[in-house]
Amino acid sequence: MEPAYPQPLVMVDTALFTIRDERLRLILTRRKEPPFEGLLALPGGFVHAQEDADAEAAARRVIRGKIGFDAPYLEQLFTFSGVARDPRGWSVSVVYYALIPWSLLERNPSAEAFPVDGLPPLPFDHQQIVAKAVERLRGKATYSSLPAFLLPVEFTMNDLHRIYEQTIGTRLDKASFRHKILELDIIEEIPNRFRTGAHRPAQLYRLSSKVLTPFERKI
Amino acid sequence: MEPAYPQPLVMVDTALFTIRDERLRLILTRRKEPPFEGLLALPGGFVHAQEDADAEAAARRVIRGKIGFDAPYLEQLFTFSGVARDPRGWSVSVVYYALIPWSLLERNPSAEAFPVDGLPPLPFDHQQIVAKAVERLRGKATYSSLPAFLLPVEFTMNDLHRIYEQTIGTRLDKASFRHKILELDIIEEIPNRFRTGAHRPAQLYRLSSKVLTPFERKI
DNA sequence: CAGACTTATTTGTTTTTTACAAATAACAAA
DNA sequence: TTTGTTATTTGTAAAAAACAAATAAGTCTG
Repeated sequence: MEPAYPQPLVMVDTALFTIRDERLRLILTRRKEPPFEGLLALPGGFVHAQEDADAEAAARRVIRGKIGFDAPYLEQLFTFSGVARDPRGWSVSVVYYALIPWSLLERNPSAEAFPVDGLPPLPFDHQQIVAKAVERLRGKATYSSLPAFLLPVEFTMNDLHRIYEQTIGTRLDKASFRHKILELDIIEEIPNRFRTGAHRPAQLYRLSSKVLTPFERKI
Repeated sequence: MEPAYPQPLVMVDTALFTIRDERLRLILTRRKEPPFEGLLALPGGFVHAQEDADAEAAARRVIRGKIGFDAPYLEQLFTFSGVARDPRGWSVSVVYYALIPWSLLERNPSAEAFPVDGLPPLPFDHQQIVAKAVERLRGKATYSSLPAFLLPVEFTMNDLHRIYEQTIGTRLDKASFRHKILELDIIEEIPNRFRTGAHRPAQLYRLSSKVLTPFERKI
């Protein structure tokens, strides 16, 4: 009882988030092949039965090819499908989004990061994909440890506070934020480690060892 | 630059939730064809380029075929893929979940609803799909109007309260629940309509006219 | 028809959380 | 030593939630 119907092209696309200069950004890549050769677009590729166990493995392969390593946080976003989204015809794209600290990217010249609120025009339905990815990230940021995955392993309370404000897009009370985040036990002090500057040194923190995967509770 | 690779089978599966006898249930269908002919499974089918604009349209088609009308609430859940999930080979399944009041189903003899915590063994990776669907539903129930879509258009505050408790799985304070739900403005009184019984009549409510799509704020 | 009974709805109080405002701490540079 | 600047803590007010119980509105029973 095999279907006699033609099957669509199956691909993956990725929305790779990072934060640089206090702004939430996406990594775009310049397309080397038609269609839309030369344009900036989300990194993506076909799912290959030989190389990939599944769509997530394909996404990881695409990301490794782009930035050279695995993303600290990766999650399936949504699957886009239809005949109109790709000029080559009927297609299905399983889209993943990932969070990557800028510190891991800055020495990679192929990783160009564009502010999410000032992206160039994007081909295919990538505009729509980006909108959905940003919406998901903002939504989850409110009640999880997700934003912490945009930071390097060591960070101060203020770093974390700013990252949350940027991804959520609203102001958060300093004292309350501190309270809640510590209560949730998602981060821990690094003993005797401080960031020094021209001012009072700031305690350095890291993600709590139990929290490898994001914590879903209200921030 | 067409890919020379074989493309997988692309299908949709659906997790159709309802509540009957105070229990959260899923609609299963008996498979009429191999593989797993005769077994109970999630309703599903292939995505057909000719009939469906996209995967969501295919899901709606499957649901209409199963229950005879569109589901009041439909959302994409997740896409499952791989070579092992279907004995026919490499496949991709875009899974949707839907919420349907039992009152719309009870006269449909083909709609058999099984409690989610007492399902028969399911073929393919449907066990895994169900787990993810339940998780999503429970997660969203906490901070949205989702559970209201499991009720008929007219319901009492107690109906709603019970539905929330059942989908979330925890006890909720009656007074607080009432407060919050009314504050959120997702439901409205139906003037002069009450459910009468052997006791004090209960005010009837309906989803607020603005809320056609679920409201995402903390309950 | 007067309770008794049962469910609906409201009220009050306590506890917890959050917001807002300000004080204190720790350092570097002047 | 004083000033500047950021980090961290503290205190108080306001809001939300949990808990407990009273009141309301009907039906049913004797």
